[in-house]
Amino acid sequence: MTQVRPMRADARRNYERLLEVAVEAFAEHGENASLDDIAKRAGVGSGTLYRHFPTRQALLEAAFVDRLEGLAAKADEFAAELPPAAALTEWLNELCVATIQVRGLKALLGSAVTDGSSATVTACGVTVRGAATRLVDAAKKEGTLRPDIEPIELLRLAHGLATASELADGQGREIRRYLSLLTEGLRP
Amino acid sequence: MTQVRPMRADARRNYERLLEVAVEAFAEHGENASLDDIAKRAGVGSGTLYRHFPTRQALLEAAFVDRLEGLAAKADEFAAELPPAAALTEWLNELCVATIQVRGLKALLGSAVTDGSSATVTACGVTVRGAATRLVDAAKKEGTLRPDIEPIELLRLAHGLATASELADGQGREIRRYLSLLTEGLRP
DNA sequence: GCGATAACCGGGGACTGTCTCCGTTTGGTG
DNA sequence: CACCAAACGGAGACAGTCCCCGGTTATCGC
Repeated sequence: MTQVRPMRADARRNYERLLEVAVEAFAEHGENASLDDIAKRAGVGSGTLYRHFPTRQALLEAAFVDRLEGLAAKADEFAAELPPAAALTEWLNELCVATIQVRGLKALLGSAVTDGSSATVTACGVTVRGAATRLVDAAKKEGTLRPDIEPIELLRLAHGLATASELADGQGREIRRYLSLLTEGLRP
Repeated sequence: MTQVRPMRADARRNYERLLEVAVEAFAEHGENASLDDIAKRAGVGSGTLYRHFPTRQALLEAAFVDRLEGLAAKADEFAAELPPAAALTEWLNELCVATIQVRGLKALLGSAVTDGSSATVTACGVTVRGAATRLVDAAKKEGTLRPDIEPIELLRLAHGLATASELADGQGREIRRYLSLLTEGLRP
């Protein structure tokens, strides 16, 4: 899937410069940062940006792969040092916090778990789903998670909880509370 | 709070025409329907639209008051004919369904339950919070709802669940399932 | 080294949308 | 029926997205 011929040196330079700038810009202005502005800040024409990243989605994805892989790694850390149920909720908490606090990430994670009907399973979707699946399977095996729950459902619910928490204070202080409501239910 | 002097006839005509068109437009294109286009379709200049409705939010709100009041009325119907816990979940279901299926409504409901720190409690926010409060109080009194849960929290969570369900299939078929996960918890 | 050429660059421009400003029109009142 | 405040409307400034294409340049075979 890599280039048959390696990227030309200038192309690679621009590609990387764009990515750097994009990370900054998304952090600064959220998912809707102006693309033309990113191009300008990177010192390239907008044509160059759109050639490397045909859609905002593509750029967003490229800009956040590192962070998503970090998140996936964290899943395995938690799995190693905590009992399965705790590892799962701890990771979901981490995921929700990142969703809210890392500007621009929410849109990406959202589209990573939308129905999409097979086709466009984005790269980051694979990463995050993989991590979720490992934790979910462990918790089910332990018997502390309903067996009818799919990893992807949990990711969607986490996205929903992050949204709810964002409505509350915009900072995610309510995440732990909402997460515990989900795990324990609303009954007294 | 009504006009000291009643609206001029042409102003009222335009106001109502704009509202009609806005309802259609939001239904058709979602919350981001073009405002200038709404003005054009209503046969008025964009200046007129922006004078009557200074922000998209204002227009959205005016266009959906009816539906929101319908939703609030439904809360009282459910309260009258079902036990409190059932009435609450049934209404939350209704709310989530509307959130997803009525295009444009989601944005409005979202901002109706955001923190906002007192100040801008929109009219529709009051309506929907009132309905929720009545149902929540009844369920708490009955002892089938954790007493530490605020109505507004439940509205936010419902918004989150709607978001999650939207990610799943875009149609809200998962709402009941997600709602039951919330009420019962994730444990087997 | 050195040309040929495919790959790449960049910015101008078409398009869509938002929102304001101000000259013009109009409804209602005395 | 004349006046004037209220309301109109649309041109235009601005911002964003995305494409296109003439010009440039890195790389490969020699």
